Amino acid sequence: MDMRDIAKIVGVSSATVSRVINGSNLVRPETANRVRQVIEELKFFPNTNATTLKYGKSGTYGLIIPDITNPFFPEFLKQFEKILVKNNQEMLMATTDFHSTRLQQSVRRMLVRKVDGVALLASEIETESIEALIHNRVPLVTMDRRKIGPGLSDVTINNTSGMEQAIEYLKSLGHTKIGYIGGSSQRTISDHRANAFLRAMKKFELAVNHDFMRVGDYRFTGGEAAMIELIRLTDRPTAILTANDMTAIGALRALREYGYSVPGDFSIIGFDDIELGELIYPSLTTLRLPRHQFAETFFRALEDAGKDRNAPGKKYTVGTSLVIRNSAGPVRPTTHRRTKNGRQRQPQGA
Amino acid sequence: MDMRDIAKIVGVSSATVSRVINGSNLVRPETANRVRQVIEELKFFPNTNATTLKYGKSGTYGLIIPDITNPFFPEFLKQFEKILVKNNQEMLMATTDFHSTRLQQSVRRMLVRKVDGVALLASEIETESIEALIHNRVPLVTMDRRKIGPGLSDVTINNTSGMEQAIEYLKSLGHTKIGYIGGSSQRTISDHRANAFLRAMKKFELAVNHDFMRVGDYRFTGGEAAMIELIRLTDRPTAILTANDMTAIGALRALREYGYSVPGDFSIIGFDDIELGELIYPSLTTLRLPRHQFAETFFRALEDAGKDRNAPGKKYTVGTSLVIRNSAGPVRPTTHRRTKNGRQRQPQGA
DNA sequence: GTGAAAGCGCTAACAA
DNA sequence: TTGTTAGCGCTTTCAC
Repeated sequence: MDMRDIAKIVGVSSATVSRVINGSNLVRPETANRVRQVIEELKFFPNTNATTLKYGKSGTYGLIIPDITNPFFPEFLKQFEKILVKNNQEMLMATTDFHSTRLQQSVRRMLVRKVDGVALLASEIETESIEALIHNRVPLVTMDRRKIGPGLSDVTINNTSGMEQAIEYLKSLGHTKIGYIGGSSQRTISDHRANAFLRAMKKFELAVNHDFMRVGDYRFTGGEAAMIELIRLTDRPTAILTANDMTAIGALRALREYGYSVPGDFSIIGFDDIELGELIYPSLTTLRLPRHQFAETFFRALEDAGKDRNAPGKKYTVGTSLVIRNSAGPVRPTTHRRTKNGRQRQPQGA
Repeated sequence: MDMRDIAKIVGVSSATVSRVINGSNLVRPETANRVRQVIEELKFFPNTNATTLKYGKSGTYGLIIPDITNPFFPEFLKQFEKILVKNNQEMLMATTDFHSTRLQQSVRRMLVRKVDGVALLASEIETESIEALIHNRVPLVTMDRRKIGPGLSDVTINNTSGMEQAIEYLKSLGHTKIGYIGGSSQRTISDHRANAFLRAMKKFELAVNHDFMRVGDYRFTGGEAAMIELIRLTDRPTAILTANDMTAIGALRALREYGYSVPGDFSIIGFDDIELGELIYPSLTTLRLPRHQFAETFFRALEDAGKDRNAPGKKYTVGTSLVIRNSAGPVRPTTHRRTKNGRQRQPQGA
């Protein structure tokens, strides 16, 4: 079933059918109505692949994400899909599970389908994997990678604002020994966040103890493991910031397992503000990365890049802000059950 | 850049290039190598839209889900994508947010892209929405809708086995007053599950109190609200089964808010076995719907239906089983602080 | 207002 | 073993 079939039935040419479908005003209303009626009756849907072929652009944007299991990504996806559908674009999704081979596979899938651009929310990017995109002039927009170039834009996350709010907040609660659980040490997003942490600590004149800086994997299990390392220290932080909420939630579980209370014994602050943070107990104090705005920015970046494929890449920025819930609270002196060198020892019964 | 460009450079015809790309053995190895080399150098990727156009099938399956925010679906998606990629198929995903207009929109997206089949995991299906698929002979596979027909298959969930295990387990723990929080009352999946619950209750000779049967919305908030209704009853159940894990997690939160302990005061059993169930406290006793097998079954159903579009639809079945964690425990007589008619009143200090 | 026809990139039947 | 060519369904220019 194609436009010619419709045309034959109505007694017009396929060109007229095409015009009707595309809302051209060059068709006599009666003709248009007859065409529409037959289309309706036969439940005809035009084949967009033909259009894609003709114009070389598919009306599809690719979305590559590392881990669909982390609620941040479904929440992003939901917003992104909504924006695309509103703009008559299609979405081609791929996940990488943090594997670079999977990333390359995903890029290939995007390339053979001739997507009009790719939003890459994976952090572990080797240049090799994305070369093919750049080479084929497919606009690429990355997440907080902070490198731009021809056909390569970036949505930079301004961690600084949120991180400063978080540190200031913790300081106001009496915390001075503040730790950080990052993503993998190799990854740029993780580095940017860790650096923002270090800068904020400096700004508020707090000493950084590198023993308090640990590495997770952006997942629950990584946060749990890193928190256990921190618990085992003799000198421990009283507050911990994390690279994302799943890491924070893992840390919370480690603390629960070891019999510590939050925020009584330790304060935990996450990053992302996934919905789950509101549902767990204690609810998660976190740095919010506004999801809709984030998705919107990616879309805008893709559109901009698509308009002129020779334009240089651009840098876009979204901010972060502190959302106060119940996983951070005032420091409690009795937290330090064991201390190094006998300093800071607290009375047992107080 | 197309096959002719490659062909020109190598000094062969585009047919030869096509043969090399598709692994035909009718090409002299040296020729093939030269072709491959140029493809590599130029980072050429063939345009699958042309192939799609030529063959009328796109190598793409559609996946329609109601709510990407419910972790069950990302977990399914992950498995499904993996299977598709392994089989050189593409995935076109759409979410409906439980709106029938969004469903119709999604179906349209599938139709214009000429997908080879659609896996529909949405429960709120009006026949109108899917008519276009059936009419256009696009194989459709639904989730536990239990209707089949030409071009319409179903992956039925055998709730019975799991439900019976759950009731038997609760009975062995001393529970006799067992409640159920379903999805929407209008939806078939919800009905199938509720019916399985009723049948299991009967099988184990437990009386059903219809006051204990409530309706949620498959989401956290629905479970929370329904649980609050149950808490407010003067005669209350001691154990509650739910239509899915998110509902159960909402119920857990309601209980925590009202100061009840789980499983001390109430036992809760979920359905799905999402990863989150292991992470929360108390960890969730639930009925497992094996995700990989489920995704695999959908894929098989789509493949089967695609082989012969005139074949009648088939029914596929996946089972469920009880996963025991910590949200269900023995009945505690003192739970019943207030009772109706003075029956079952418990001593205060016991 | 409407129609005829070319061409998007690929593949397979057929020819050589 | 390789090349030629028609055609998948659509849009759009040009002709009428």
